[in-house]
Amino acid sequence: MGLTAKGRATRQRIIEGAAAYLRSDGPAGVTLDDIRAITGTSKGQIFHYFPDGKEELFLAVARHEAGRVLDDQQPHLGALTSWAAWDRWRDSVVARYRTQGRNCPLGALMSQVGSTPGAAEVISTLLNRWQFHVREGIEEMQEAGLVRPGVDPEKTAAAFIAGIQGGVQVLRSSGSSTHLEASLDTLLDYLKA
Amino acid sequence: MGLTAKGRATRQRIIEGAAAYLRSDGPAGVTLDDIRAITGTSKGQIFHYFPDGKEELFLAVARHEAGRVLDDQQPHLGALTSWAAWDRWRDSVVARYRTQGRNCPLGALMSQVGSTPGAAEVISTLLNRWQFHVREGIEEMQEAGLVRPGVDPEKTAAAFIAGIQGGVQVLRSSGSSTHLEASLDTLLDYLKA
DNA sequence: ACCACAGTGGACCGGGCGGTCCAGAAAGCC
DNA sequence: GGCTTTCTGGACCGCCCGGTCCACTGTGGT
Repeated sequence: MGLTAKGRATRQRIIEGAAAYLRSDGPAGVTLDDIRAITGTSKGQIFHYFPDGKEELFLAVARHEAGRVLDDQQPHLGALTSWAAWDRWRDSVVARYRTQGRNCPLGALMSQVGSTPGAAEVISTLLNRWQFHVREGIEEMQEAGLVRPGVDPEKTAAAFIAGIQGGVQVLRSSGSSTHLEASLDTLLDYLKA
Repeated sequence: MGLTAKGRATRQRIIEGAAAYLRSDGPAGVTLDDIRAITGTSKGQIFHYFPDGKEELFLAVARHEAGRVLDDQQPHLGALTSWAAWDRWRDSVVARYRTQGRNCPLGALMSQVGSTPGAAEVISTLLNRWQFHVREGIEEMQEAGLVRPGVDPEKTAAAFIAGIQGGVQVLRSSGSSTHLEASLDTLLDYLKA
């Protein structure tokens, strides 16, 4: 029922090993056997720690990766209180996805786990949090009088999220970050206008 | 070597049957057997018309679907010469993807065929054509003096493409079209400013 | 009428992979 | 030190699914 310290360590090793594997290359299909080999574990252990098998494991990895997405944008994302901060944030997003290149851990995960309710929940939680920070940033800029009042913070934040998502998607299939940058720059222009 | 009329008809039936199936529901995995059953054909025929098997067939279906994407936005997309036309275009995009809902034929296809060069080419061709039309529209509006000269047509068109892609992706996983609409509306605001 | 080749059906194969099972090795607990 | 519970290893199973093969049936050309 409960997990010992050793058990927790192993469980964590599996998750992080799988995450690292996903980040390294983008093999269309990741199998439990791959993960087993990479983490130096056995089938028995995988099903011991993730009784519901593949889906449960992948969801755990997805949650782990979802955390990284926002962490990688900190501290900029949490304090969008000046144009300089916005620019730094923009750069960190572009840099992050440019180094990630064609390998999108979350995307790979999602395309395998399919559209289960659990997967949708992980994605929507991430996107909500992300959008929340952007919206906060816009509101603060408005309060400081740096963004004209006509801008709808919620809607514009949603546009940012969509633009980033789409930009990353194009980056994944074409290898070029132009769309991601164009999207961010255009929306920043819109805010600054 | 050559195909008779009957042969061409069967080949087409396979492609269109598969496309219709993809459009109807979004079964994470589409198998050759599914397609065989739905199109009322046999394994022999599938491999007769698509010797390279699954990948060749899926790519053919993807090309077929990619054509539809732009067709569905016509005639609006081809003549973005007034604000009314832009608004109609916006509405047609939103309507199209709202009815499509969570089932993205192209997305499903791509997640299965993986990141082969062929798949990348289909996507980038589609996106290029799409972006071309948007850019043309912006340029025409600029020439007519309806959009301020400061706007970079290429970059803004790229932002539109990214925004739409991202909006559709959010729609696919959340079922809501708010992000797609927010993205289009914000960018339209940007143009009109 | 014949023949070559396109079209069709479906049995069959083999590998991959998620999942099961159980036996044995640690590790807590009294 | 014994007992229970957790942890670990890996053999094994069974299905799914892409792909092969071959025999049969049109069909069109001369």
